[in-house]
Amino acid sequence: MSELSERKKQILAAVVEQYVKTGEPVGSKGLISSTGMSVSSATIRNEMSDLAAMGYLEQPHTSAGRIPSQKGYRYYVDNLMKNREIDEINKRIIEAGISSAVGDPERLIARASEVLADLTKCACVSSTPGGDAVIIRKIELVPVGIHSAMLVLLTSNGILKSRLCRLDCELTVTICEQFYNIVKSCIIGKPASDISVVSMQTVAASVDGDVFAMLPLMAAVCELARSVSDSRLVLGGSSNLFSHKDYGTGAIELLEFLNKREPLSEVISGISEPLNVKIGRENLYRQLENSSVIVAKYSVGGDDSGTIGLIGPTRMDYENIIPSVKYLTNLVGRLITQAIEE
Amino acid sequence: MSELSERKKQILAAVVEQYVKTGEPVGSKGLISSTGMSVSSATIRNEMSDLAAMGYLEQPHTSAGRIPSQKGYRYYVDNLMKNREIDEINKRIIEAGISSAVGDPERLIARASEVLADLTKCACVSSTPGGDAVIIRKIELVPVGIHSAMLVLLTSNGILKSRLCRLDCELTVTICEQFYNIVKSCIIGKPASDISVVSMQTVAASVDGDVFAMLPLMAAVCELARSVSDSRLVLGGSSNLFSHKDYGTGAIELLEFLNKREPLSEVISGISEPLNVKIGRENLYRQLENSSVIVAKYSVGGDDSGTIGLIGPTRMDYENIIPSVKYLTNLVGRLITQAIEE
DNA sequence: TTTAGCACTCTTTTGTCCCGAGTGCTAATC
DNA sequence: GATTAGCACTCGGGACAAAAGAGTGCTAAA
Repeated sequence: MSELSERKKQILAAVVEQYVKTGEPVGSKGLISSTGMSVSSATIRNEMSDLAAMGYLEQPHTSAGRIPSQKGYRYYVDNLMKNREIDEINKRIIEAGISSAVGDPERLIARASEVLADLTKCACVSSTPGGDAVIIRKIELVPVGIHSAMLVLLTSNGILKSRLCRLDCELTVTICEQFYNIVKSCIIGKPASDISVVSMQTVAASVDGDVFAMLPLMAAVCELARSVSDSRLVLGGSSNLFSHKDYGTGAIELLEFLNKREPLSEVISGISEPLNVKIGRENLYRQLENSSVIVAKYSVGGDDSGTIGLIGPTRMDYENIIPSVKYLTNLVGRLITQAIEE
Repeated sequence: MSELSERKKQILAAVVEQYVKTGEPVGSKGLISSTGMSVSSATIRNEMSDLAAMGYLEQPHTSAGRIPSQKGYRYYVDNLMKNREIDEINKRIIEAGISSAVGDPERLIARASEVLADLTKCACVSSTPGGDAVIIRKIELVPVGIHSAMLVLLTSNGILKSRLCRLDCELTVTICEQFYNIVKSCIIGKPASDISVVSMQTVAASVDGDVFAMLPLMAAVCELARSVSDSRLVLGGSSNLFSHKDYGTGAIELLEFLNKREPLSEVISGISEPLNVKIGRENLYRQLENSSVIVAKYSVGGDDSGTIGLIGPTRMDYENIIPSVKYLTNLVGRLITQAIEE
């Protein structure tokens, strides 16, 4: 695979780096002045011409400089990138950014997404920990008035959801007890995705008690359970996309794409390596043809649990961004592991 | 003030409405064909010329049609708009959109903002109920493991905040009791904005008990209290701004402005009427010179409590948007009042 | 194998011209 | 006195051409 001569590699790397920095196609002369190579522009031209023929570079038009092709980016990411450690400054920024949310997994992921998006000027899509098999761990009902109560639901992965609930009739001690009975026997320990209004009703029907009174509570529990599964995806910094001139008006289309949940979850799931880079048309979706997606997994207590994904223009600063993503996912995994252990 | 002849009013209204609809400057002929007025284009030209001289219309350049000036929009909004009732369809959309969040004030505001933003294609900024005098009503501490607990905080305005909290040492019954004692004597009934780490520490110091063990809990309570005051602003649908060609690339700048919290809260606060329309440079901020801001207050239990604000291009469909905002604020006020009454 | 030199290509910019839309004015009409 | 028809005028935008600039590809020499 490594059929490229040393000098070709050096040139390819230089083209990628300069193009990433300036956004302008890079020409033979410009390349010399930026790298300080001691050959003439004609030599560079020959080499670049070779690289173009091999498919690593391409030309917007005859009389322009060269820009990396997708294959070129790919080769760069796989073989040429140096500096695989995170920058000390970025490290600090990340740590400071998430410090306020360390104890709470859901908020941690939200903060992490924002910080990473800010840092990289990309959009960040993350999934909260737990996969599809999130289990309901605890439910609390706290009366706060004659007709209303707060409901709190905690899952095995440390996600906490709460809401107020208003009853049509008075909230008596009896009703509370009945509620807890039902919860204990039919909800605790079940996967969140299994809780539906229908399943609840059949449960309620089979139990003695004031089914009618409890209906709003049951509905609220379902809604909380649903929000656990639904809100697994967190999208941060999507407005950053507008700051890249690469997208032009395409940014709007991309934003619309990101606001659809289903394809997005496909984008950041289903990777096998701990960190995966998909460049341009390597992505399954046409809407991402000018974007690169960097996805990394974090693990909680040793098991893969969720992912953090970055979406930005193909022309992104892989060299700095990849280590940041790597660092953040490790950190997040560690912190969540810590937060949910007993 | 009403120095305009009937025909001038009719023309001004027609210009505003047609320009709002098409985005193109409207000329004398086009105006005739769209209104069906039975005068010649020359007459219209004379009238439009007058209106321009009076400052109600302006010309992008000599040989273009007329567009409303800010003064023209103002006159239109104050005097010419008909149809001050909400459209039945919009009513349905709003009701359906917020139905899932009716019982929970915070989520209700969030949904309301999104629905309104969607409906109007504007950005929506709302404040959660309660003003600055939100009082802590209830705090619950529920152990979920040896070292961790969930903390739930409820305020007088029905805002519920919860998070996980991890302790450095074991969470004993004694610690729970001490915690509740402190909470009961020093936190419940206090304004959320008064709770700070410092005040907590002085409290803790004056109380017998394991101050060190309780520190994480206290910090978490502070953080929750702070998040009650901090997250009072909800911003929805900001990406809608990109769909208006009026803004062009200015949309990016506007978006950046909206992402700053402080000026934004000034924009939607400090109005005296129940519904206020600020057009273009009537706004205090330069960044809003091409935007109009519609702000309406909702009241909970008879008191002004929060506001819902819409931000969109000056060329917006005031005639439909204003009634929608009015309707939504009333509805939200009613629903929150209902949700937090005992 | 590298390099200097030069013709060539293609984009971008600038300038010019022309067309169309719409106005403003004047004189005629109701 | 208000309205209208007619017409000259203005200005922006598109089409087209020429010039400038950047960079290549090729050839021939080192």
